[in-house]
Amino acid sequence: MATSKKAAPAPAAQPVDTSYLQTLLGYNARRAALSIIGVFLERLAAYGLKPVDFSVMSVIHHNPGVTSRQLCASLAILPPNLVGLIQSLEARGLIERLPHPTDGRALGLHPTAKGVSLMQQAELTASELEIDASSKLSASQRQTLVQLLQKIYL
Amino acid sequence: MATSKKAAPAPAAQPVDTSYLQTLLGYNARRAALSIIGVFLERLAAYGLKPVDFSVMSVIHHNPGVTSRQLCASLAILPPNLVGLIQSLEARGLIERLPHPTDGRALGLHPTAKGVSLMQQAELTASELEIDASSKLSASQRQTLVQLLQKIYL
DNA sequence: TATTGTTATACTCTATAACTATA
DNA sequence: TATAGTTATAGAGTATAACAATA
Repeated sequence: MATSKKAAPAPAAQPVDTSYLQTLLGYNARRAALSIIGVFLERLAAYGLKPVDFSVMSVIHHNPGVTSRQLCASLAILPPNLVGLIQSLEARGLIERLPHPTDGRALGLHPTAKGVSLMQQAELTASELEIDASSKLSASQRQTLVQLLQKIYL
Repeated sequence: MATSKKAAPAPAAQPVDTSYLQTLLGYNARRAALSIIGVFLERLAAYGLKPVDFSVMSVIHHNPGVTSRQLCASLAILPPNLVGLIQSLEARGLIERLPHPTDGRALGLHPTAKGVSLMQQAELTASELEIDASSKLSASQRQTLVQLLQKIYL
């Protein structure tokens, strides 16, 4: 039921011209990001971390005592949307909230030993996964790509 | 009230270290995409087009008679989520659905004269906007970036 | 039996307004 | 008065299941 006719590889049947969209940086950046995120979701599911959870934990991991407000500013997350994430991470015993040394309104976010241990593994997994998700790129191409992307949003 | 102390530029107050995240391709691609999309939303609002609407219209514009199924496959949109978009574009008089020449189940999507006219302008605006949104990049850097991104998702 | 287009629906993500307590 | 954290809630985006018409 798929061995006669001409010789179409497998799915095919979509000779749609997307050449204009492919000239757009925004289109390409979004498609590439979604492609990598797809692999990320698979491999990091073992840690119970989605991309946002991972980003939040990573910043806390490398910035013990950081406040929610700082997290929001550095990751472009709106404060109301961070609340649930923080509560979830705290409930899992990955972080703890301690009084801020100088600002009585704020709370410092600290990784627990369990959180540090998890993130050490998770970050290794993430770094590996990215190479697999961009296997058509050489190491230097990957480095160039990162530098060019940062020129856009930083 | 901001002229004493040391000499902090303006907002500051966020010495958060995100150097690890900045090594990740997925993180950088997502941040860059969101940055460009932000500008896109501003400039294309005049046409009543959001990024998805624009992509759909662009594919129809360059592929008159394309089917919904082909659109979904080429833009990674799920069929149920395309229905509303198509209906909206048709209601605005930008496209029309005609019987498919060979497949009685399908409908061919065609741009109206109004749709063609709109997209000619919209695509010019989009191409200009992308240059502004990546003004720190040279033309050749922009070209390199597009090529590298396509190696990830294509 | 498989596929196109569709409906209904649920889940997630993102955004805005407003409150409290501290500064 | 302004800011950190929070609550409630609305809106947009994304996901699966299932159906009618046609292949």
